[in-house]
Amino acid sequence: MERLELTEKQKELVEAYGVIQENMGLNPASARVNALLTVSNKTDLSFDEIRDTLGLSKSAVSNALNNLLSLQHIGYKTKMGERKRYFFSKLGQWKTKFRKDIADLVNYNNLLKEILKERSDENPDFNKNIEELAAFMDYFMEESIKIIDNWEKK
Amino acid sequence: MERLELTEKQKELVEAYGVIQENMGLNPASARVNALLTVSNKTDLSFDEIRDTLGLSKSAVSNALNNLLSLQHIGYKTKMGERKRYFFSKLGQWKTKFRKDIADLVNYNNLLKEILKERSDENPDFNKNIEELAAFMDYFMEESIKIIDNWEKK
DNA sequence: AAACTGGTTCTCTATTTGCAGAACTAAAAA
DNA sequence: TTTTTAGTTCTGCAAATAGAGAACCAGTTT
Repeated sequence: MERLELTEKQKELVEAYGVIQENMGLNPASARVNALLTVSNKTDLSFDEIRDTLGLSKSAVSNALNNLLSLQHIGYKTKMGERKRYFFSKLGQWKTKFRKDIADLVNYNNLLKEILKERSDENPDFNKNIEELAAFMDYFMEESIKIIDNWEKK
Repeated sequence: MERLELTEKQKELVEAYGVIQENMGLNPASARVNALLTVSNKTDLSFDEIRDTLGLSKSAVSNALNNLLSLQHIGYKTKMGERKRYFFSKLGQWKTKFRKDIADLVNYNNLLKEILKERSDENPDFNKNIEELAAFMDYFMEESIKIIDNWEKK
């Protein structure tokens, strides 16, 4: 047993943060693993610490970790002379992720513009709404990049 | 049969926009209904037009419409002397939704701040990352509101 | 060589989701 | 009063998801 000591409050926070991440598209196990790596005072946790603390099976932990690794939500480090991996939250990389999320809006916006191109002029008001939304999204993406640029050089 | 005439291109757009909306959390049927209401030249569609055009069952359409109504993604209007409802996309209300989405970030941010409060000072760098993210989110929310305020009065 | 470590992968179930089709309902029309 | 309209709700099934538990596997240690 390598279960971590968590206060009641911390356990609640793992659950609450877990639920939020479930709503953001993670499966329950991945959501809780990610939450644990954010809440725990120890930032670098071994497979068995995660397993024992969350009471999950090996397969659940293995799949959750690989899932989170592929999503780049977590990473791992090794320690000299040890085979074990120590997993950690990549919360610190939020700036990179933020930029990527903004950039991904381009796809949605492009589709919107394509839809607009295919629409007849039967409903000009609706068309104007799409047009304005697309234009706003371009504006918003630009401004968002400025916001984070501005934040970073400061 | 009340199937709408859609060009091949429009059918593709319904599918493509549908997929995007699935990725944003809608179930397949809701995603396609919402997509149809965005792509179709006719903006106000009856239950049976939706059903026949998308080839879905009554229950699927009924559930999808009620789901989209409760999410406020669509609305409906009636016509004098007709019992039928005509459903339409509320794409035009994106400004309102944008503000709400920004406001909802408060919850995520509050949880982050709570997590931070419970953390020991064992890993000051990680704590700093959370702190910076929380501070940035406050900043970002403020600036986003400014962006849309600015866009609206213009 | 045998046992242990740090996982991964496979098998099997339980749960959830998504939707068809049929039965149902309330209001309106015939 | 019966029928039609415009849906809603129920029943049931198929497919997808989630995760337990056991088997497995490649290094490591004994």
